[in-house]
Amino acid sequence: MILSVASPASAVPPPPRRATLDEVARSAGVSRSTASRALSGGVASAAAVDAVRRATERLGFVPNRAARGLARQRTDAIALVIPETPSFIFYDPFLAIVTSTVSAACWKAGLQPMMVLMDPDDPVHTIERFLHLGNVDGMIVTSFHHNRPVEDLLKTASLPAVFIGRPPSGSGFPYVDVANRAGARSATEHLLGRGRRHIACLSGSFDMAAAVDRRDGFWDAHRSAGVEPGPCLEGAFTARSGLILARRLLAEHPETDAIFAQSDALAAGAIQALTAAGRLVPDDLAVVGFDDFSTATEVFPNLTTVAQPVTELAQAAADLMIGHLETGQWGDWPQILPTELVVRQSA
Amino acid sequence: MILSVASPASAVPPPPRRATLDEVARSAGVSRSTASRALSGGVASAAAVDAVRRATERLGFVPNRAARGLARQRTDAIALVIPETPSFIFYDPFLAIVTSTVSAACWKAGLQPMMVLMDPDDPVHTIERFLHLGNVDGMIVTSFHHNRPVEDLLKTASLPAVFIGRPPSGSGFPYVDVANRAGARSATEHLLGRGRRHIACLSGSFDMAAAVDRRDGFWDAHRSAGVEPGPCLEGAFTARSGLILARRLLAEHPETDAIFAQSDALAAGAIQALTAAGRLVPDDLAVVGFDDFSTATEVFPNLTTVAQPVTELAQAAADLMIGHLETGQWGDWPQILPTELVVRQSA
DNA sequence: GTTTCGGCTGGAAGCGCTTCCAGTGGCTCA
DNA sequence: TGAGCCACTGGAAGCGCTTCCAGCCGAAAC
Repeated sequence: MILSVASPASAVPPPPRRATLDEVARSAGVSRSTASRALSGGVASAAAVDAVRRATERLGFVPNRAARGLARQRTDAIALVIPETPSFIFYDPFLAIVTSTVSAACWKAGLQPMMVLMDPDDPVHTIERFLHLGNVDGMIVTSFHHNRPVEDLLKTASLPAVFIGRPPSGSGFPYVDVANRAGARSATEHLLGRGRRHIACLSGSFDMAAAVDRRDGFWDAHRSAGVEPGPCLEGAFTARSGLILARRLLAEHPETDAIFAQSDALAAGAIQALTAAGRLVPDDLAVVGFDDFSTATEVFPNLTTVAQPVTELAQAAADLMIGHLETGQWGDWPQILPTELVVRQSA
Repeated sequence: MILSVASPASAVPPPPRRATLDEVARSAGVSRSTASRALSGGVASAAAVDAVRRATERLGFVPNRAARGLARQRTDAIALVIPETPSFIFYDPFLAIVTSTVSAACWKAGLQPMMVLMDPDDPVHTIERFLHLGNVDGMIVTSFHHNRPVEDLLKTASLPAVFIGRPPSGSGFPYVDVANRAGARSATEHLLGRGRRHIACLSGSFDMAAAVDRRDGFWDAHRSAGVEPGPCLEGAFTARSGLILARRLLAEHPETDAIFAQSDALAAGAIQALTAAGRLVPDDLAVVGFDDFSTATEVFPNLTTVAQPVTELAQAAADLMIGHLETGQWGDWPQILPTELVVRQSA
C-alpha cells in the first residue's frame, strides 16, 4: 500500500521544557502565590502584577492546563456532543453554524470546546468514555435523536448539560430551541392563504423533536382554517429524502397542490422530483421549506422558507452553559427563539 | 429576540464527587501505588489486579485526566489542526474522512483527538493560543495552505507534528501524501489515450501542494506524449469554482476537447457548466476528476476519476503520530500512497 | 502613643495521580 | 542452612498550580 518511504532522519527537535510559575515568580522577585494571584486577577499590588507580567513575557510562560485543572477542580473545557456519525455531520449546515458559533463563544469565555461525535462502530461507548473521563466541565448537546441509552448516559454523566433543540422526552435538561411549531404553522398558513387546499408535509424523522413540533404546527394551521390536512410523510431532513418522499407523494396523492417541507434540503429534493416529473413549481405545486440556509437561494425556483436563527440559538445555548459554569445557576430556560417566513418564488 | 423564557427552576443536581484512586486502593485493600500499577499495567500480582478491578467497578472509578497528565507530563491528547474556517470544513468530504479516521485511530490508542479550527476573525491567534497552551502532545495538520505566519507558528509550538499532504515549503515536517503527480499523470494519459489533444486542467489553488503536484502530473503526461498541454486554470477545489472555470474555458478556449479537473467537485461543477452550454460529456468534452468521492457517482454522467485512499492516508498520519508519541522516534516518512484511475462514463 | 484595620504577602497544604526506591517475603540453589 | 533472587509491595516525593491562613506593615482611629 505504501509507495515510497524515503526517510530523512527525524528533523524535529524535542520540545524544550516550559517555564513554570515558580520560575516566573522567582524571576519577578515575588512568591509563587503572589505570581498566581497576579496572573489570575486575585489581590495583588500593581507593582507585583507588573513585575509578574514582565517575567511572564520574558520567560514565555504558559500556565500548565493540567496543573491548573487539578488545583481548581475544573477543566475549563466543554464538550459539544453531536450524537451522529462523522460522515453525516459534515454535510449539515445547521451543525456547521452551531459548531462554529459555540466554538467562538467558548474561546471568548476562556473555555476549550471539544467536539464529541459518535463512533459508528460503537456509538454509545465513545461518548460514555469521553464524558465519564471527567475532562469537561459541561456539555452542549445537539442533533439529538430520541435514544434511551444515550439519554441515560448523559444523565449519569452527571455533568451540566444544555440541549440545542428540545430533548424528545421530558428529560429535564435545560434547552434552547426555535419556535418550530409556530414557524411551521405560519408556513402552512401562507400556503392556505394562497388558496392551496391539499397540502402535504414532508417530515424529518419523528425521533427528533423538531420534526414532531413542525408537524404539529402544520396541523395547527389546518385545524384553525378548518381544512383537512394532507398526508405527512416521514423521512429524514435530507435532500435525498425529499426526492424519495416527493416521488411517493406524487404517486400516492396526485391531488396534492402544495408541500410544506420541514427543511430546505427536503424542499430542494422535492423540487428536484417535481421538476423531473414535469410539475411546475409553484404553479402546479407550491413548496415551502424550513431553515433558510444557502440552499434556499441556490435552488430554482428560490425557496419560500421559514428562517430560523441558528447562530442566535447556538449562542444562547453557549451563554446558558457558560453562565452556569460561572455562577453555578441556570439562567432562564427554555429560550425559544422566533422564526420568520421568508417569501421567495417557490410558494 | 427571545420569545419565551418560562423558567422551571434548575432541575439538574450538582455532580456528585468522583471516587479517587486512594479510595479504590483502600477498598481493594492495597496501597495507592499498587492500585495505580494494577490499573496501568505495571507489575502487580494477579490477586491485586483483580481486587483493584473489582473495586474500580464497585466505586465507578474513573481516573482523573488532569492528575494523570500532570504526573506523567503528557496530556494524551492530540490536535487535529485544520487551518480553515468552520463554514468551509463542513462541506469537504476529504476532511470528513480525515476527521473521522483520525478520531477513531486516536480513540483506539487511548488518545483524545481535538479539532482545532481557525476563527475567521482571528486566524492565527486561535491556533496559537491552543497549541501553546500545552494541552496536546502532538498535532496532525491537514488542508494546509501556504501561509508563513501559521507555518512559523506550528514550528514555534515545538510540538511533534505530522502533515497530511505535503507542506508547501520544505518545512521539514513529517508528512504523508497520495501520489498526486502520478495520479494526475495517469488521468491525463487516459485522456490522451482516447485521442484527446486539447486538454485543459482545472486546478485548485496553487497555495496547496496538491494543486501544484497535480498540475505537474498533467504536464508530465503531455511532455511524455509530445503533446502541447492546454491551459491550466486556477481556482479552488470546489464545484462552484468548477462551474466558473469551465465557463471561462469554453469562452476562451473553444477548441478544448477534454478537461482534467483536480477534484470531483471541480469536475461536477464543470459538467454542470458544459451541460448548460449544450456540450455533451464525454462526446464533445471528456472530463476526468480526482478523489472518487460519492459525488463521482452522483453526477451524470458518472465521473471517471482518480481514486485516492483518504482513509489510509489519514490512518497513516495517525499511525505516524501515535508511533512517535509511543517511541519518541519518527517512523518512515514521507509515505506516499498510490492512486488509481477509475474509469466510468465521463471520459 | 497604642490599638485597629485593611491591603498584600509568603508559607504550606493540597488537587489525584505516577513512579522511584527501599524493603519484604517466599523461592531456589549451593 | 544460609546466601542470593525475584516478584511484588507500600511509602514518599513529586508533577505545576491554586488557595487558605497567618503574618506583616503602614495608615487611620482612638
